[in-house]
Amino acid sequence: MEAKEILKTHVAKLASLTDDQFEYFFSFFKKQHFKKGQAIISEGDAVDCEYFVISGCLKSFFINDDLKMFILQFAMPTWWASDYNALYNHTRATISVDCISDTEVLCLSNADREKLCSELHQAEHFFRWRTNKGYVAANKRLLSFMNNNVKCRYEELLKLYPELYNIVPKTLIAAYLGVSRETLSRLHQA
Amino acid sequence: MEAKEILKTHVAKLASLTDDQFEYFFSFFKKQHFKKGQAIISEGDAVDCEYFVISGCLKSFFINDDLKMFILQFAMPTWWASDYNALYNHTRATISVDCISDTEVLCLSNADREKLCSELHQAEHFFRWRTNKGYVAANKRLLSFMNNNVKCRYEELLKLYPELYNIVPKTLIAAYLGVSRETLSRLHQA
DNA sequence: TTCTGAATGTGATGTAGGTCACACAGCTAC
DNA sequence: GTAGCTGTGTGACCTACATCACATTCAGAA
Repeated sequence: MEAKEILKTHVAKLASLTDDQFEYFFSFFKKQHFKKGQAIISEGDAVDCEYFVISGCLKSFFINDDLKMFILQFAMPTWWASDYNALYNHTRATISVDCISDTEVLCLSNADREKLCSELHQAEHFFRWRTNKGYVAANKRLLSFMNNNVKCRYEELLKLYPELYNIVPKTLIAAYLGVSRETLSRLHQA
Repeated sequence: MEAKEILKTHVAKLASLTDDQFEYFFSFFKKQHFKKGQAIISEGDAVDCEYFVISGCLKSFFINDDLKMFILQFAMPTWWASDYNALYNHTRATISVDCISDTEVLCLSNADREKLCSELHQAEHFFRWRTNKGYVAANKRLLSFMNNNVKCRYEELLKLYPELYNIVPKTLIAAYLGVSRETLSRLHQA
């Protein structure tokens, strides 16, 4: 499926745009290709865009003072990624985004999103519900962190996104779960 | 300050409503009073409303199979609370909400919020940005969980919301930080 | 007053997961 | 080929936090 069709199907799930409106909506997105390992947003960057994944896989992550990496999100096709804190507050990136595999994205700038939202009521509706869903998901993950041990969280992740098991190195899955790769590896034993 | 004024000031930070529009906006909210300890949403309830706190303090929390409580959020004046998963997806509550102190809220139903959002573009704008900010905050808390030990998270919490230290029992602060009350208590020693 | 029950502190001990160290397999580059 | 790099497993040991038990303080009710 073509990028435009993928976005259209995705948007239609949350908002009602006429074909003309969607053409206008789509006109603000820029297609970009990145190679495996390539950085899209690096710590310290000015952040101007968010990215809608068409194919491939991104990760958004944080690296602490001890150089330990924590993954906030894997972004598969039809997912969005950016450093939203930096994007919304016009600050420098503290979250980085890079490519786990060769990836094709549609890029939307902050200014263009706001323009779209102010001109098209249904665009504002779409982005409200996109974030509503993200908010609920983030809170679910928070609860899972507080309530469940690593094994539960790992099984939960694999149940939600079985495709990750094959695409993503275990080291990165450990960084998403917030444990060491050694501990994740030892889960097989039990 | 009166409830209407508090909401007006709060909304004005994110959206531009004329006085007439705000009157209309406000007309959908119902004022409610609750006593300390009173439940607003209990596990298993149908969830129809979200609550804007005027005075007092709420907590939203989850209780697991071992009867351990985890606090998702303290809601102080000008904060919103509900079980958003249940509210948005029309499912039964898994998150409960109750009163830490006597509390006055403005209650908005799901249907009324959607009506407002579809009729008033600026209302949709307001709710989009409210959730955007919540989303960013939830992700910050997630990172803090992965990256920081209990002491850091406790200090972070007190720096952000110093008023909690006096209002809220330590047991509840421990439930927010995701540690036992004993461990929290022992932080004084170090 | 005395009793009761929250809220908090603190000692002893258990455990999940972290850290360090090393091994080995599979790739790619030359 | 072999050198080097990434990904993964696993043993030995360490640490942060949990759990259980008990003590203390304070507020409100009888």
